[in-house]
Parts: sequence; C-alpha cells; structure tokens
Amino acid sequence: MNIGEAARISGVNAKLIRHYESIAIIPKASRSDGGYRTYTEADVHILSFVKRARTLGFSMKEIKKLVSLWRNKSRASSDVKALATKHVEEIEKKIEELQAMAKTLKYLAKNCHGDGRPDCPILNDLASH
Amino acid sequence: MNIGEAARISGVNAKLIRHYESIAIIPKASRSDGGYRTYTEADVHILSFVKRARTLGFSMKEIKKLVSLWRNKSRASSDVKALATKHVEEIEKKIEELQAMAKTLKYLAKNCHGDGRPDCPILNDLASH
DNA sequence: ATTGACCTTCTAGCGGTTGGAAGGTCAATA
DNA sequence: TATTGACCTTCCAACCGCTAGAAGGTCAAT
Repeated sequence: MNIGEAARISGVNAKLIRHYESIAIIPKASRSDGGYRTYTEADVHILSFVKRARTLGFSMKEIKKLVSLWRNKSRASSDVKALATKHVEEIEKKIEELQAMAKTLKYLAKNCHGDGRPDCPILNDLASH
Repeated sequence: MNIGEAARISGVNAKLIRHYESIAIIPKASRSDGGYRTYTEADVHILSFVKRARTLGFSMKEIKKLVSLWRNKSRASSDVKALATKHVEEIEKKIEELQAMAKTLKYLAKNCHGDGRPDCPILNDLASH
C-alpha cells in the first residue's frame, strides 16, 4: 500500500511517516517502480505502535528504544519496565510542577477583583518576586 | 549596569536577555559608548517580572500582554484575571492528560514482571492499540 | 602591551511536528 | 491520446523557548 493508506490505517499522517523514516524511528520503506513508498501490514503495525507510544508521552528517543525492544524477541521485560517507570517519574514530576503553578495562579486569581479597576494581585505577585 | 549584572540580579541569563530584546518582550536597552547594553533598576524589574511569569508557566505571548498590562496604569484587572484564568484552564487540561498517561503506564508496569523474560504487558499494549 | 573578563553579532541546533513550494506518477475519463 | 485530479516525491522553513558556539570588539588592571 502507499503512504496515504498507511497513514489512514495507522493514524500517523503521511508527512510524519516520512519524517519518522528520516530520523530512523521506522525502517526505510521500500519503493515502487515510480518511486512511491510501499508499506506492508507489519509496517503499519510499527506506525501504530509509535503512535500509541506518543499518546503515552514517550519521547522519540525512548520510542526508538521501545521499538527495538519490541522487535527483539529475546529482550528482557526489565528493560521495558525500567524505561516505563522512569517515564512515569518524569510525568509525575511534571504534574507536580503544573499543580504548583495552578495552585498559585488560582489563589492569585481568586483575590483579584476582575473588574475595571487597575489594582491586581496577579500583577503584584509577578512584579514583586 | 551591564547585561551581566542585570542577568545576575534578575536571574535571567545574558543570552536570554538579548533574545527577549530581539523578540520585543522587553524594550531595547540603551547603549554605552562602547556599544554595551546598559540597564537600570527598572529594566531589571521587568526581567524579574518575566522570569516569574515563566515560572508560572505563561507563554512568551502571554507575558508580552502581561508586561503591557503591568506598565499600563489604567488597565482593567479583569483583563489580567481573564488571562490568568485561561492559563489555569490550560494547565489543568495538561495535568489531566499527564495523569491519564501516568495511570495507564503505572498499571502496565505493575503487571510487568520486570525480569529477564521477554514477555511484557507494556509492549503488548503499545503493539495492540 | 598584554591579559582576561566581559561584551557584541550571527548562525545553528534541540524536539516534534506542520506547512508550503515545485514537481513527478498514476488511473480514470473525454 | 490528452487531460484532469488525486496522489506521491523532495526540500526548505516555521513554530516555541531557549542554548551553544564562533569570531570578534571593549574595558580595566597589571
């Protein structure tokens, strides 16, 4: 199948498929006589794998590793688990940072009249830290 | 004072100060005879303001607006509050996304043996979505 | 006169896309 | 057979918020 159909099935758009190929996330597609990239079911499966991994927030670097672990039938599940666990920690750290931001902002916004007057605790906070 | 001292006081490094100037987040610094940028206390104050706003997760575009609101003595606090509230909503949306990721990954990792064997629920999930 | 800390501009990279331009291929229709 | 239009190709540039490096100028002290 052509790149368009692979895109439709995998949910990864054609431009992005080419990009993934260029950065070696997926193997180089074989080509038709006319120079079109051709894909098999297995190729589409890799693309879906990558998409799902992105949905779970893995970086392209991590996905590269995950794909190679996936394709290596003699992998150790401990390697996969370590990668996932490290990623979870990063996500949780990020969540904490965002929660701290939200908490502060909500507090400041709550104390802001939000009317036509210029006086504003939000700006006061930004200006006095 | 020179850019180095402004950087030290504000906590915004010199390269970034120049960058902020180039994208018009802060006004163009005046120059010494030798062509060095010179900063006043007021300039440093703007830099600290920007830094604090970054800490609270505002985008540079939003910060541009916040700075102009701050400098406009006849602003309406409702404008500031609206900006902050919208930002809080975005943060909370992001938090939810990250929590969903973490939840899934933790569940998958919990069910992964994490030993020398290749069998792995994490890879199974990625491969079968 | 030289050192060394500071400053200047310019260019290019990161990650993860997304967009556009300019052109080639393919299958169906007039 | 010619043309249309959907699809494909490559290449280059932009988004965001920095960060790094190169190549050179300024300044104060020795």
